[in-house]
Amino acid sequence: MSYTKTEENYLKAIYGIESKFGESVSTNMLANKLETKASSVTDMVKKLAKKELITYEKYQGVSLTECGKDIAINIIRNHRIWEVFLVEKLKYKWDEVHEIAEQLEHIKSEELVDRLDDFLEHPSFDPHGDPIPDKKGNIPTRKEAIQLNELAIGEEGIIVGVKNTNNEFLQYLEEMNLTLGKKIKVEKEFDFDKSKIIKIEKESVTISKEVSSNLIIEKSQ
Amino acid sequence: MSYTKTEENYLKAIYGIESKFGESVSTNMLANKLETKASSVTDMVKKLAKKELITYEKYQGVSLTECGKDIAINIIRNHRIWEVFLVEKLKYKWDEVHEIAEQLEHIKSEELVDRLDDFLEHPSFDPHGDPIPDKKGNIPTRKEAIQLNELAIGEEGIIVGVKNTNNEFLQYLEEMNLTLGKKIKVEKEFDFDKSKIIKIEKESVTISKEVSSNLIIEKSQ
DNA sequence: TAATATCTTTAGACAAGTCTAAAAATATAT
DNA sequence: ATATATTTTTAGACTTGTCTAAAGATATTA
Repeated sequence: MSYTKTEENYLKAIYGIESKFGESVSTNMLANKLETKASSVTDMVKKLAKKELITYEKYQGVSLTECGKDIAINIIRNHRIWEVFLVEKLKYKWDEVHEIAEQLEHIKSEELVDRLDDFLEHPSFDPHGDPIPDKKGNIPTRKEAIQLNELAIGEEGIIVGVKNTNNEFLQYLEEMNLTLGKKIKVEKEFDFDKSKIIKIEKESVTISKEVSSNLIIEKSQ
Repeated sequence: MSYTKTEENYLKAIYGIESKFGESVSTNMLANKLETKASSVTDMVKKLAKKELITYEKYQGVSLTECGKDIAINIIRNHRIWEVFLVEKLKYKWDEVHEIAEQLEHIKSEELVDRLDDFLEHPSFDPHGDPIPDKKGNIPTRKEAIQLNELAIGEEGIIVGVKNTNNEFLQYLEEMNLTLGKKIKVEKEFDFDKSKIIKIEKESVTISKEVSSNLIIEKSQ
């Protein structure tokens, strides 16, 4: 069975909202995420429910069935593997690859992404630090990955991911040199606005609470 | 300006027929090539004419404008570069890549294929031996590429392409070991059906006129 | 050149996905 | 608990690309 790009995007969006806010995704949330109208969502949601990819009760929102979840995870797998390819092989910056991967993730071929995965030597995390599900849908975890704002003064860690993949945010990080794999140390914290001074490659920079709560850190030791 | 997958496929099909049979492509020929109905073709052809990608007069067939031709060539460029990637990097066989490349060729990104082209070190020919247009639409030529059936008895050459990219044909070639880059020599020809005996890697095989007229050979010396 | 065959276009319909506007259900506030 | 606001659904319409069936051109053949 094969699904349309649109169906796949709905499933992916539902999966994303579910894993952020728990089950039962509302029509409006979906409309928001997919940049469409609530009425369109209602239509599509009925269609997906008929195909048993989601459960749907009028006015009660939707949630993925096992089958729907498998499909969503697979699309995410495709997306992230393509992102690795674009960054590692085609030398894109990590903040340039999202839109292209949005297209590539829908290419219909059982084999293609598996071969790409071989070619890339089975990466576990994408260039944003997000985990890449394996073929069976298992999602790798990281030991002790926490948000930067949970790091106490004096503690160190390595940037391994970002929570917010918004383009402007990624460009800000690029600008500030806060890129994946960099080692950082918390030097000071200002109570009044929760901003922090951190050390990165011998330089000290100040970042807002907004920023520190969106950076994922792998704590050193 | 960006075009739909369907529009791009029509342009590509028109280009393909034009370069095989000359200008003025008939509705039926297009319907045939695109595996659709003549009435659908008429509809789409009107749309493309309105966008000035083709010229169209009722009952007189169509032909590409300069602009339409540029787009068609660009799609072909995309297709062939992706094929090189699939074969060289992902280790597909040359007869397995067509359908996937049909999808990949429509990915919308100015930059993507150029970067891929860099990554692949600017190949001039795809795995089927077809020339890859450059970014400006220039199509590389080969010196002395001829059809195998134009080769006289005793002459030698290297297989550099196929005219017919039909899947069954490609699989037949694979089976017979008549793959790209192989050196062959014409040993004998049977007048009554124009079949030939050729030598390839110390083996002698018989091929029909059908086959020898669809193999492109680069003549030795 | 008249009759027939083939090709092409038109007219009207359909499916997918979207939209607006209005109605129905649910949630919130006084 | 009633009024108000918000969310969700329905109804009907639009677009893209397709189709069938029938009508209109063009080509072929006698």
